[in-house]
Amino acid sequence: MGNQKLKWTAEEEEALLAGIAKHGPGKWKNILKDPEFAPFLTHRSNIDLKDKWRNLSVSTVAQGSKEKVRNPKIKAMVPAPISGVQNASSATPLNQSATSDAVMDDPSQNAQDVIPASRYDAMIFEALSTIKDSNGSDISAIVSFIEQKHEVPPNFRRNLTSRLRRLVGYGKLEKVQNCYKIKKDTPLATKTPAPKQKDVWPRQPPASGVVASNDTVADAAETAAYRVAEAENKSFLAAEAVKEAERFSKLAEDTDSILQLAKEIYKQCSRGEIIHLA
DNA sequence: GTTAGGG
DNA sequence: CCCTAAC
Repeated sequence: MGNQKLKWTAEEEEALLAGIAKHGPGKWKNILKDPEFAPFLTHRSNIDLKDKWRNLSVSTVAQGSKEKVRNPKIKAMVPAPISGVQNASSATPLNQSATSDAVMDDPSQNAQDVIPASRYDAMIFEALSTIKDSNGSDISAIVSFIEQKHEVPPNFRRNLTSRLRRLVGYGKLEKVQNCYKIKKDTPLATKTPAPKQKDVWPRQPPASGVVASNDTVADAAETAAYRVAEAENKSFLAAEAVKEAERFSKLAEDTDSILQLAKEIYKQCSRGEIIHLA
């Protein structure tokens, strides 16, 4: 019969971490009931959340014997789950490397990336939840918050910018003026999140290989991702979109997040799974 | 009805 | 992931 071994996707993992950051560990039912994370965890039970959290915790700190080639940046970053629920103000440090996710990956190239895939989203939500500003927080505030908490890559600000744009596009975040805030009203109609509105792709031609600006590049790659979402099961379209995104990425400097996103999508498509970008 | 732990 | 005991 159908295998129930559903692999945890990056979105689910991110939702779980964000949920723990908001409600605290052990409040699985609350996380599951929260409209903010519910659309991501529709196929997961509170038991599943607990199990996943346990697995993450163990895989993060274990490795006492084999010591595989991991990131040199692991260090000792409070890998153990915190017992006792801290207030949101205390901001429980959740440092789980999402490395356990990507394993098979694409056979094309790179097997050493394994960068903090989408752990940024959890940080963003954590920051916004903690700051709790009426008008939201601007980029600098968010960067500062995360900066003093985790180590930040040099391109982190640009990375964060695209990520914020993406989250806004999906309706998870709301942008007012230059500030971002969590949108408590989740646009989940019934069972289909489908936050993608009209979706207008400018269809930017590669032309002579010169792009207008970095922002345009990011946007183009972003629209490529949307195309993939639209195509859903069609892997060939996904591959096309990935290739296009890759082309653009090479020209831009903030390659990181877009590439990661595209690869994630490609991975899911290759397995013939439905992708819900939400 | 939920959560934590063992299988 | 499923089952079971404890809360």
